[in-house]
Amino acid sequence: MTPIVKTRQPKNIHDDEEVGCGSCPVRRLDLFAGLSDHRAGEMLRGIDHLDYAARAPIYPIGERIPFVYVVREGLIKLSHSLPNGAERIVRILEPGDTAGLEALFGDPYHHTAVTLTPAHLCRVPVALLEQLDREVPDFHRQLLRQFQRSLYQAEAVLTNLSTGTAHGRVARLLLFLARNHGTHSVTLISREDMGAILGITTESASRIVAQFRRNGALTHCKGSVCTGNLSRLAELARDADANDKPRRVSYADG
Amino acid sequence: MTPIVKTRQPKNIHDDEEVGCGSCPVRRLDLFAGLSDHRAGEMLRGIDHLDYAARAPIYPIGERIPFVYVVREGLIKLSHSLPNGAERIVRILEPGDTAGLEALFGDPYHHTAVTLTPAHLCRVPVALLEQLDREVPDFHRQLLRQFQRSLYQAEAVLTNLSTGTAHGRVARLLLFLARNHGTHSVTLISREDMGAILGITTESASRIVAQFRRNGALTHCKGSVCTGNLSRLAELARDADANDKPRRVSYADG
DNA sequence: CGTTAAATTGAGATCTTTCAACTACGGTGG
DNA sequence: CCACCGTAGTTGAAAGATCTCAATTTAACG
Repeated sequence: MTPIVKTRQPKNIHDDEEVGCGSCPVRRLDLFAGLSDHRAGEMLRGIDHLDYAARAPIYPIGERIPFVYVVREGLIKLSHSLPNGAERIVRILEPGDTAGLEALFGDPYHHTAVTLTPAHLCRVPVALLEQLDREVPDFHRQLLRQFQRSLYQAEAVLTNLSTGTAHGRVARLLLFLARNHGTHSVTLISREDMGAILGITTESASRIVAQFRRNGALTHCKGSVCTGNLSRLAELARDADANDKPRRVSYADG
Repeated sequence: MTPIVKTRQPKNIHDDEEVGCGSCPVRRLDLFAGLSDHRAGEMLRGIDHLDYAARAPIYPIGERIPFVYVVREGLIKLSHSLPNGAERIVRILEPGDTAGLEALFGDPYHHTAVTLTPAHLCRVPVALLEQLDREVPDFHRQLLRQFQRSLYQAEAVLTNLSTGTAHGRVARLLLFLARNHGTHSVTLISREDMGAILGITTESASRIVAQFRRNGALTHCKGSVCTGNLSRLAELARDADANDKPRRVSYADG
């Protein structure tokens, strides 16, 4: 894939090469839709383009800076920390999603944002968004859409990833990761992150992934990349039962 | 409290008495903030005021009608139904919240909305909101706020009500119900609804409520209204352990 | 005062966590 | 190039939590 600069501190590639938002794959889908190319070019100068390694912090909860982030590449986790010190991931952002929209209201960030994979983000000043809001007729509809999108994602975490048995949750997470990938190949995230998303322990996540590997739901694992048997995973996602236990032959229904 | 008309079908009290939004307690907080009283009065004619009994349906998932609902009184549940037929509540709306904002985009409703308690709602035509959007300068900021509010609530369900032990979840739900009530008194919802919010079974919800009653976290229950020992509940919400088990005296730390 | 739905309770089955030990991997320094 | 180290991942076994299924009990309502 795209070569990613592996730094803990995000690298601002703005000056490096011309990676303006004109070429931004998410542009037409997102906040900057409806802007003429020229005017866009002008305004987009205020935007920083940042490259992050996997597991790199983007912002901590409580920070109050006037920036909204747009995900261009990679996966981002937004999490709360629980009173007992554990972490609970409340959303996973994909390309096209936005993080830190609360900055629009001058609120401090309500989550801690950290990359799950190497990622590329655009950091957009709130002032710029306000300007767009004034100049682009339909702009605030875009913002509403972004909020709605966030809302659906949060609800999806609840219904898909925090409901049902641990097996089912893991299967649904893997399907999400596969969908995100676009193919049968599934890029696994750390067991710890899985646990934090699914509301289960790291050990349980590990056990279940191992089990899926043994029973063929995941195959050909090289590093953190596996081939997913999507139909099998879908079945597990529904059922979360009929798994690899050597099914005892029942005399009753045989 | 306010006398509530107990009907399955919502009662439109628009013609009954003059319950215009001028007297609406949520008005200044919500969608209609910033509107002059006069202009408001004009526009608000399109709004229907509906009274619902407890457990009354407001709209089903998938329905596509151009209305947004504003909660004036009572609690509303927004739920998805799971593949196995079970219900998962994804949000609980309080007075001041809005339901069905997706109608703004012409989308079908993404949840099934049902009252948890007797409730009073305003049903606002989308066309009216669009008009407000054009006429009231700061209106779309109100809309953004509503979305953000929804987002926080969804995340709160995740971190407060779908995380930790079943005891902790129930305790946090009771605190929410108490907070909503404004006093020490807690109006319980059905065990089934508790289960659907907390991601536990009805039986578990019942057992835990009964246990809380026995150990004094809830007292003086009359019907579904109890007095909550808020500090005890808060402790249970944190801990979800040190409960009514006759605590064995430990020689070690005695 | 029946009738029905909701709430409660019990007991065993099942799932998940806990705690601890162990393995695999990637990088680092010699 | 290899030994060493630390982190992440894996696994086992027992404890604990929750669910399931079934039986009661209670409450609500006509």
